[in-house]
Amino acid sequence: MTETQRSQSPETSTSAPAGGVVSVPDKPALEGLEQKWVERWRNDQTYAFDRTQPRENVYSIDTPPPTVSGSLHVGHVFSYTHTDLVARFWRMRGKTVFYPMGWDDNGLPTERRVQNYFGVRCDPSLPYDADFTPPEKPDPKRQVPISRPNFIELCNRLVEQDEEVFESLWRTLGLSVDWNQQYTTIGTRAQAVSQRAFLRNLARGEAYLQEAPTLWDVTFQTAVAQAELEAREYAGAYHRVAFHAADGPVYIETTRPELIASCVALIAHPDDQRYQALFGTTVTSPVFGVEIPVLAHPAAEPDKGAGIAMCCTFGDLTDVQWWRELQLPVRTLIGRDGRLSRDTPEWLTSEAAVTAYEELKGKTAHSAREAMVALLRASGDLDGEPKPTQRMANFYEKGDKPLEIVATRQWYIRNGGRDADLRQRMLDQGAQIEWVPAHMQHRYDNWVGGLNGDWLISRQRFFGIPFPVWYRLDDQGEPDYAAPLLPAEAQLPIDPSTDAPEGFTEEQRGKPGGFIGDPDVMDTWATSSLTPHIAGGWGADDDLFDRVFPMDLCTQGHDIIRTWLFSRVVRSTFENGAVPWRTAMLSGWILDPDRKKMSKSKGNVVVPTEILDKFGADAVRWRAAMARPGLDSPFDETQMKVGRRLAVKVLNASKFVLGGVGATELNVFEVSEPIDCALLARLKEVITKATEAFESYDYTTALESVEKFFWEFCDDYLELVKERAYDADGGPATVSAKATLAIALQVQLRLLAPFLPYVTEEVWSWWHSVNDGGTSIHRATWPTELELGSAAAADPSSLDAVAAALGGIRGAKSQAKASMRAELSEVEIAGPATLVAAAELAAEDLRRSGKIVGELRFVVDEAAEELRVSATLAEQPSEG
RNA sequence: GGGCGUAUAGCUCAGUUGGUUAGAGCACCUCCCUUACAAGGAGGUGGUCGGGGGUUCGAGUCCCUCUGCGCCCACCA
Repeated sequence: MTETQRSQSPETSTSAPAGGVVSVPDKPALEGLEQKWVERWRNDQTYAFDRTQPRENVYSIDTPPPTVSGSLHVGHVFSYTHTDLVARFWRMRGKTVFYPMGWDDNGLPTERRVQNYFGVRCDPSLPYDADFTPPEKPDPKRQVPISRPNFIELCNRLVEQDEEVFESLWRTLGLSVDWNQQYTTIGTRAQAVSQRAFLRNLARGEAYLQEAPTLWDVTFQTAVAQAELEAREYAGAYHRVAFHAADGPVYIETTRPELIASCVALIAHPDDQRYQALFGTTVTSPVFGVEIPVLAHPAAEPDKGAGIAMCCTFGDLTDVQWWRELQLPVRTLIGRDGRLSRDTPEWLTSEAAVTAYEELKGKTAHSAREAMVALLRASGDLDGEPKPTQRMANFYEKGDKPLEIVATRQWYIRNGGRDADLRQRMLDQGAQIEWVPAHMQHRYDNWVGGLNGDWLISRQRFFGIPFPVWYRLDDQGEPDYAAPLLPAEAQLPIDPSTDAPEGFTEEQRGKPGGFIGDPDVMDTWATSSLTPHIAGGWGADDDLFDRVFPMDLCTQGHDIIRTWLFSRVVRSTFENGAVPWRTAMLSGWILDPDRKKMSKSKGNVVVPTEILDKFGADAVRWRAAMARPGLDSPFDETQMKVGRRLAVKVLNASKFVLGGVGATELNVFEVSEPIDCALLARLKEVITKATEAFESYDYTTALESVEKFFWEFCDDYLELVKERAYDADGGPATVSAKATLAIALQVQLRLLAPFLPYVTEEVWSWWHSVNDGGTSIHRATWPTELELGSAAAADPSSLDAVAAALGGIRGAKSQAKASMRAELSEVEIAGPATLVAAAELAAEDLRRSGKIVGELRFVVDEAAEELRVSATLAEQPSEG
């Protein structure tokens, strides 16, 4: 089903077919609506993207692929709803919406889940076992080692299950995703796109291979990028340690004495008077007696520690800077497993040094530290006792041990971290994006301005996209990293661990004169940085890509500006010379009622399926829509009740208008009564406001204005005209009321449709038979001012005067503690002339809805500023 | 230490370019079992707009300053 043609002249035809069979249920309810409409939307392809449309008719969205190995929480539900609100608005505005859904199933989170779920671990040295079945009962303590292909099979099996669960939740929530447009970050398409983009980066010099000191997680044994760092407090102690100069000891302070054996220099600030005499001389290290130069460098801080630092390769990022800028040697001590080298380092030459190193050999950093302190004590080089301190250390965000720095060979993509011009270019790109809210651009600028290196994209892991690269082996079997062997783009995707490069056979793998495959995989961000390309069919379906890229909107949490958002800017700047989207809308966080971030460990996580079951999708969406972009919002269940009440009210009010009053004709020319015109005039204002708000991504203001109107429509207008609309005589005034009710309801349903897709669709179906026309409210046109016709040209403020008069009448009854049904024998409405005149226009409606059986007087009192109502209750018929 | 955001009723939030007695919803109180809706409806109580200073005829709104809270970045000698 396609519905590409829509009416372009709303004055002559509203988008709703009028006069169809109206069938209103006796007891409308929210229960069952999700199930019913999810199914219908699926079968009708209600949200299918129309790829025949030219770019200008397309609204395309890049939405974050959720990590399927994790669990969804309320924050996800809210922020995906925000995207959906905007998608639904633009769809009703006549765009064909490209709204795909991706699943991030690539990478470490999946590996960890597979390990726990199946009780296995990956051992790449093992051969594939076609008959492997995972253990019946996974034992986390004794994970079964399996081959990489077996491991990946299990990963694929598990993510498929997880993705079904996620899809079902998203459908229930009512996301208007085109489910034909799904992708995964580990799938074939993502592999081909990732590898192709990488090869192009490589060809243009934007990607490069380099052996360099790298932040390294010893638990996961992989390199880690700057964007994945997290600074955390870490307990340590200052150790005051003596190095030995010709004329006495030089004291340094260190929190990492275990690295003394890898010390390559002592460094102080060039202006530091205390160390002037030492610059250019050498000292010897304690315990090991290695001769070490004393050097000057401005990065040394005189007031930190002793003012003179021990530079090791590598203890921290400053060491890396010194090593690079002062051209110091590399003395690697800590290996990839986080332990000190099992071989005695060659620069430890003296017998005493070799003996001492025996105490440290193969130990973890922690144990080596204890051993080293003992050695320092024994040699008398430890001055005083270690002084405990809390310091900040870099951790991998998913890890629990401080990162080490290890020199390894890694792939990088330039991002401006080492190049001022490129950095400026990236900042300029950020300035081209429309940020919602605007201040989120600061986060971007801040991050890009603070980059201290290029983007490290290789990971020493398994479940990821392999680098499409092989290396030739020379006669000695040594790989030639300078001239990698690359596949043609047409061959992609490839796996260098199973595919052989052109001109070689599989038998030559690992043999001198043969080749090896690059063993690494790309980090998951290296793939998700290409989501617009993966979703848009870049390289495989360029016709599609040209219709959706650059995209209109990217939505995400502000916490991943530095990762997902920035990396996509880098990729599409290089590949397409463009920013990947026009607008970036950032969601805030959903906090628990105490304004604390929800987290599993605190046990304050709200499970999305529970609130969906309890309150219904419309109510949950209503609450999500109340959270503005970028603002954190504390979650409170009672707020959901308000949304639920709105949804129920839509059902009941619609039932009354359509069934009770029988107002179904949408003829604007029949609206004649002044108060009816005023209602449409007010509605026209609401349309304008909601439309403008939506256009600037302010869905909350759009909802508020529509919702406010709706309650006034129900509480005041409906009450006011109900008698007139019921009137069996059916004069022009009755016809006017019915037409106004029908038009106002029909417009309001469309205005509410993005927020409450279920109840609005349900009501729409009573009125406009979906079975006959195949018409969904979600493919109807967004209301325009034009369709209300000339009736809406009235002054809407008379509505306020009438509402005030009605309120006064109710107030009088309420204060008299009488029922709203009680009759009034005498009513006087007094106030300024304009308000009195406005109220008087609805005199008959006021009389009937207020049950005024006696006199109704309108009195002008220019001294008054507002309407005042005085009423006298009629004699109540005694109960009997 | 650098940057950003935020502070309005008990709670969650609106307050557009400074303009008359500061708004809404929730909660609370009172009343009404009304034929669309009692998981309703009507009415009402409630705020020296974080503190101080300034500009102005006039400041929740603009400027300065202080404070609280939150987030991002930096900080391993």
